[in-house]
Order: sequence, then C-alpha cells, then structure tokens
Amino acid sequence: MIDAEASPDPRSLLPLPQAQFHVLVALTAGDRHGYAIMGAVEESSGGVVRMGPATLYGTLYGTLKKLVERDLVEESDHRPSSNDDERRRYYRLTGLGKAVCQAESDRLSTLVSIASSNLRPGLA
Amino acid sequence: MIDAEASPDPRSLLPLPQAQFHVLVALTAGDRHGYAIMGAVEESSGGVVRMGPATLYGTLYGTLKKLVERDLVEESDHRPSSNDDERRRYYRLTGLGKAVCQAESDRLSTLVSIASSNLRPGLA
DNA sequence: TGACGATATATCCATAGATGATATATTGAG
DNA sequence: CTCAATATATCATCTATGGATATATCGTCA
Repeated sequence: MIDAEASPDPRSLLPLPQAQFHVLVALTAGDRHGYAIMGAVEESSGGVVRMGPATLYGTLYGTLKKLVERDLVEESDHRPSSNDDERRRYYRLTGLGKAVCQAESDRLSTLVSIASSNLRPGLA
Repeated sequence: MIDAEASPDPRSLLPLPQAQFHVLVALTAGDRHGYAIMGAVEESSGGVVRMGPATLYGTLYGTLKKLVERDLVEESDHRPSSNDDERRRYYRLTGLGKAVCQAESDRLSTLVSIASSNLRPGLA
C-alpha cells in the first residue's frame, strides 16, 4: 500500500513539552478553537494547569503555532454552526498528531506505573 | 497528632518539569547516586529520554540541586557497601518528595486516561 | 445606541528549564 | 601505566513557560 504521509516515527518526536501534550489531549475530544482549548486543559488537569485570563495565553498561541509547524495539528475551516463567532480559529489533530499523542501517553503511562508500584510496595 | 513536617500541599508544586519527575520516579526504586539515576531514567523511558554521555549531564545536576532546594530530595550518607566509590553522592526521596511524585503521577494518569479513551472510541 | 464584561486572538519580555559541550578527577581493567 | 568507563560539575545556548499587555468583536442590557 502507498503511504500517503511519509510520517516520521512518532517516538522520535518525544518527549513532548507539557503544554504541547496538554493541547493535543484537549484536541482528542474533537476540534476546538484556542479559547476553548484553554478551558479544556484547565478541566483535564483538575485545575492544576490553569490559565485564568493571563496565564497560558502566552503559551497557548505559540504552542499552537509549533504544533502546526510539527504537523501534529492543522487548522480546520469546520464551523459547528453557521452563526459561529468568526474570530475563532479551529484546530484538529493530524494523523501524526494522534500517533504522537498516543506514543506520549504510552511513555507517561509506563512512568506512572513504575512510580505507583514502587510507591505502594503493598500491592502486587 | 503533631505534624512533624508542616509540608505544603503537594498539588501546589505541580506540574513538575519533566526532568524533575523523571528523577523522582527513578528514586522511588531506592536511593541512587547521580550517574545511576541517568541509567535508570533512560531505562524507565524506554530509551526515549536518553542521556548517553553528554545529554542529561547538563540537566541532571541542576535538577538534583533544585529538587533538594524544594525539599523533594535529600542527600543521604548511606553506602551500600564499604568499598563503594567515594565520589558517589546518594540521593533519597523525602516524604514530601514521595507525595509530590504520587500527585504528579495521578495528574498524568488522568491525562493519559482522557487521551486513551478519546483516541480509542471503540472501547467503553 | 452605547457602555461594558466576556470572548477571542496575538505579541512581548523576563524567567525557568533543557540541551550539548566541556572540564576535572578517580576507578578498574589490561 | 595507560585508557576507557565512571562520576560529578559548570557553562553557554536554546527552548519553554508565565504573566503582562494590546486589540478587537460579541452579547447583553439599560
């Protein structure tokens, strides 16, 4: 079969900076615009990684730009409704972005497992 | 009961920089010296976070210093054997360090779960 | 209509973190 | 005694993050 993407090995792009991983995870739930991503990240981190106006602002747009450069995310012209706020810019995971997000998840999952089993010697 | 540590809320120290979390996880397996931590980190990350001579060197010692400053790690004078290499400096997790490591594990675990369930819509 | 807070994107600068090179010295094998 | 591996440490540079600020539009409500 013909490979349409010539994607690099996802693992070669790891480890991801925290902000980049957070944004990718937020986008696994579906296409979102920047401002909505902020809320999703705060929610998914249980408030730990927060960005009340003037926190991740500085990081978010630079992070989105880098993710687009790395071909992990692309802008989409999809509009959920016809009267959607025109200022919004929607982003979507690429195939590579999904693969990298999965790979980073696996890496962290391993790390978390090691920590958990070592910190709780009582469990098998 | 009297609290002997007056520890801050572990969650207030999150998120941890990647290097700091890696070192903490390496130390959950037991006291280690710097050079051994490097090997453990490479192993626990499946080679993704590597530090063949001249990679994490620059990060490692600065990271250890910061972890000691933050009271997450302390130096120990424990020697596994009497003829142990005297140059080695051993480090050990503090109570707070364990708590922070656990809290960061929990945070990442949540994030990983979200990513996994979203990326694999087939599974309940 | 016009004021105002919330929404939305964007850039800037200062600080913190990460990378790779280099320095220095000791240990252990041959 | 030589040399690679072990071991700690610092430096310069680059990347990442945090917080401030700028700008503009949207929605509400008086």
